[in-house]
Amino acid sequence: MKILIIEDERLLADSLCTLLEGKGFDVEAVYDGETGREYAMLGIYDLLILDVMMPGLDGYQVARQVRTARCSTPILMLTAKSGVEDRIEGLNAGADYYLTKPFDSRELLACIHALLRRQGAQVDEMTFGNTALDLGTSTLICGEKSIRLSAKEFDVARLLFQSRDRNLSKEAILARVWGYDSNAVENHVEVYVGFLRKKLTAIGSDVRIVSVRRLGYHLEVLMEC
Amino acid sequence: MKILIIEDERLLADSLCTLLEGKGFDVEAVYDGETGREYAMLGIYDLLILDVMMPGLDGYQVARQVRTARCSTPILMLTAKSGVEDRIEGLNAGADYYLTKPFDSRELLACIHALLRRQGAQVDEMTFGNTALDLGTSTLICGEKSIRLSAKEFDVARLLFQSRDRNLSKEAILARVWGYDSNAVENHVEVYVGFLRKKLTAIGSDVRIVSVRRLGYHLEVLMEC
DNA sequence: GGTAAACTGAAAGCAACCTTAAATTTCTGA
DNA sequence: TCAGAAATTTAAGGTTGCTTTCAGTTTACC
Repeated sequence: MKILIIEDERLLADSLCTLLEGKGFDVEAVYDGETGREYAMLGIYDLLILDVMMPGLDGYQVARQVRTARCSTPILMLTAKSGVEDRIEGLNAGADYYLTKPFDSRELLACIHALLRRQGAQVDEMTFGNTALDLGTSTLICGEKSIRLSAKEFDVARLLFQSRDRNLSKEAILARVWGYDSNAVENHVEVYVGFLRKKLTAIGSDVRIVSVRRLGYHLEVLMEC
Repeated sequence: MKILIIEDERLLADSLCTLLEGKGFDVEAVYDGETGREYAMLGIYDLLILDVMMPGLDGYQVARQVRTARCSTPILMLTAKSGVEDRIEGLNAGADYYLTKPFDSRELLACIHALLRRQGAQVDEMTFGNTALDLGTSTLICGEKSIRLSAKEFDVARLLFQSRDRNLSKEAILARVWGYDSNAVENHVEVYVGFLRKKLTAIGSDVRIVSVRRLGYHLEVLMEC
């Protein structure tokens, strides 16, 4: 998670860096609006923390220019200006959140998490080995390659990716995918596991669906020999 | 744009309704947390405005339960509680913005626009592949060519352009375009997807509406062979 | 080596989806 | 207000490809 801080007060910028780096973020700081705008437009950041009052290009202008350039990185605007007018101007300039100084560091972190959460809500996926199951597009993804799953294939895959390396019985899969009272038989599961295995190898995944006699299936990462 | 207000003070709820309806939003209000949670989970709203202090289920609990149910509708939390702790709790419960009463109506509108903007519901246009959906004129644009959409066609198109390559179930389209309590059937969606496909090819778009059996529809850019 | 479990491929069945066209409702301009 | 156009709904029939079935083969374990 890369965060860019645009803040001319070095002391505050530095303490923010320390705080966020301590929380595991990858942080960069710049100390004026011009530079901030240039960095922000690289589009490589997951979040911008932007001060309003800066010499030269101020925060509102930076936000407006970043948005005009169709860069949609979330912006957390941070400022001593606490007037309603200022907050409105900030939000309308393209900011996603307006936080007034002085602020509580826990509140800042909660804001950051809220913004990143929304950012990440776009793609919901489960990963195992080098492979991801995308819940939004119902596809298996491995590096460049990806392959779409049918509805039933997806249901089975989701159960397996949930259980990961823990065993999942055929009865459990039957009950949850076909329904407890359906007249589906265990061979259905076998056929669908076959489908999934084919698709996993097709995209070059290192994930294997291992069957354990009488106990069911679980995922494993293929070891190189 | 459908907004759900969850607020037990009827006076405030009603004045919010009036304000937002005046701005062209489609607003519904409910007056307790239980009902609010149920309505919110329908997943048919573009935004929730949620009061914290309510008898029974409070705003924090509603937010938490809605998020637990994997419902990602943006939440604007609105409350008289102004303490830092409260703001942190609200954000961590799943809110996207925390606004303290009393608030300026222009600030509220700025927040709403900021949240909807991030949601992907741009005010001007939404693009996918070589094609744009103009929200002002409700037309599909591809290079020189453009074609006008009817009201329902536009509603369906907007949902698809919002979801982009993520699956959108027919159920969800039905609920959000025809209303969850209408007696519309899935064939309506099929017919309208047919209309949109015809119009997309008519303007030479490289965007395809792909159907995934049992899971719904999503957009894809046609690959050259 | 025998047995039970698991796997595979091919073909049939069927639900989901698409298309079309006509009927109905809503909108629009004179 | 009314006629005509546009939009929406309804319904039937065609098509697709997911799902199921099943028989034959392979694998694992005793």
